[in-house]
Amino acid sequence: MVKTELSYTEENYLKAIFSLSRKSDTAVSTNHLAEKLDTKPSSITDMVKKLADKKLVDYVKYKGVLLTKKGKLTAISIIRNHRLWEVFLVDKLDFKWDEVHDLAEQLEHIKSTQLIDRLDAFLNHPTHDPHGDPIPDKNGNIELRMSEPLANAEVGTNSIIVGVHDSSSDFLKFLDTFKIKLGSEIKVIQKEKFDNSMLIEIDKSQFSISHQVTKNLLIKN
Amino acid sequence: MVKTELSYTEENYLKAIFSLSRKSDTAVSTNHLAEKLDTKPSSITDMVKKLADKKLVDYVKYKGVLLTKKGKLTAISIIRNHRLWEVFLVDKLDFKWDEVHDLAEQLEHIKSTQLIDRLDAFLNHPTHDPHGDPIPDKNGNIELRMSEPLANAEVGTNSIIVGVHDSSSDFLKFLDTFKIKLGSEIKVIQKEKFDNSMLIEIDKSQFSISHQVTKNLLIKN
DNA sequence: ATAAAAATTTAGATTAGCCTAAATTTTTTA
DNA sequence: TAAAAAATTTAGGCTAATCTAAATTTTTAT
Repeated sequence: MVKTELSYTEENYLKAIFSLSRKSDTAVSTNHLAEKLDTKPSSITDMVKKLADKKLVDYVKYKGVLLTKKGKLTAISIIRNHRLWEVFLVDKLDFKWDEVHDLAEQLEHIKSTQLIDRLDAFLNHPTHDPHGDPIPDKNGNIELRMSEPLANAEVGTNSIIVGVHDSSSDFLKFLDTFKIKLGSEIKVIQKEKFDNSMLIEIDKSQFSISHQVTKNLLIKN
Repeated sequence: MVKTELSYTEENYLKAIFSLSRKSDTAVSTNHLAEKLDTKPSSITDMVKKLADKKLVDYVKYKGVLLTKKGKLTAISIIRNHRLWEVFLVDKLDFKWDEVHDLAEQLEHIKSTQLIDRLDAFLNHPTHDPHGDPIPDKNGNIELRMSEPLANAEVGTNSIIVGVHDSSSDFLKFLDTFKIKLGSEIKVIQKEKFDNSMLIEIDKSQFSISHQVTKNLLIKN
């Protein structure tokens, strides 16, 4: 096994392919990747060929790309780095949950398994990052979440907020202003047919949230 | 003032120029830089021109290069990052002092003054890194060390070890095996004329160390 | 003070990652 | 199912950072 040092760019491609194939569970298209990575489709084609040479992806011309076992393990390891650094930033350096993504995006590429293992221990082996996303273990095992969007919940159900689908700073700040946090108990009081908004109750106070919001809040019963 | 995002490479050039000009206090030569950065002189010429365009260095063809005020502040800020990360790695993640250099070399390039300020606070505003090197403050002020090489000490003097000149892993491991640490009290018992070795006493035990070692141990009285 | 040696710069390539424009393949639609 | 539209790839270029080889300048040594 050749220990191939990957560039930041290559690592970001693997992460993007991982996240897109996770969602659709089929080969990832060039255009889709281009959009995700904010580059042109032709650039994707170039890089994907390179990753295929390195046995990190399986690529069939015009058909799309999928991670190999090796590529998947690499992607998961970067995600592990990212999420552990996010925990560090929030728990130890007092960053807010909407401030850590871009920093973790840089830190995730620091190369040293020893560093990550020690960071993991220092943080007491956290299982989830500040947004509720599961942290893969060092062997690449990752919890498959049993959560679902709040949008799916029936009227009258009580659930716990366990994650967010959208980790954008704007969305997280919105949740902050309504005191919506991971772990909060949330009850569906009413669902509006015409715009799919919901009347919900958190901490004894009721208010209405849009479909855009309910789609991006993840709950567990 | 244009906020110029520098590449890792550019940052490393600035650090190298800073460290070489600190030692000699004159313009840094192309060959000298090439050796330090392990590249060819022609590459140095190219990059130095680029840094000059960005007003980070003053460069006169065939005469060498010096940092401008702006370049010096940038270099010092990277050194601050480096040394704070080293403290983190040793104090919080239990790395040994000979293991942290390469990791800090990666971490120092993470871009965020907020991150560094918070790391600084988390570490309780340390003044020196694990090798005894002073940590610049956020304004770029850096302690000028009053230390000198042990090699200069007279027979009979008692001093405290406050730093190392050479932070290579091999040298630091050597010091570990002889239980030589920062803060240790060291007494010069004897100096050998023919090879400049010294007989010294630390913690009541006496042994001899070579000139190579005494040159690289920094002391204060 | 000039010739030889050393240091430095210039010229011309190379690689990674990206781009635009044109060509090709696949998918959609009528 | 064939023409139009969409997706994808190819071809050819660009920039950053490096290299080698050749040219130039500075320094050293006689």
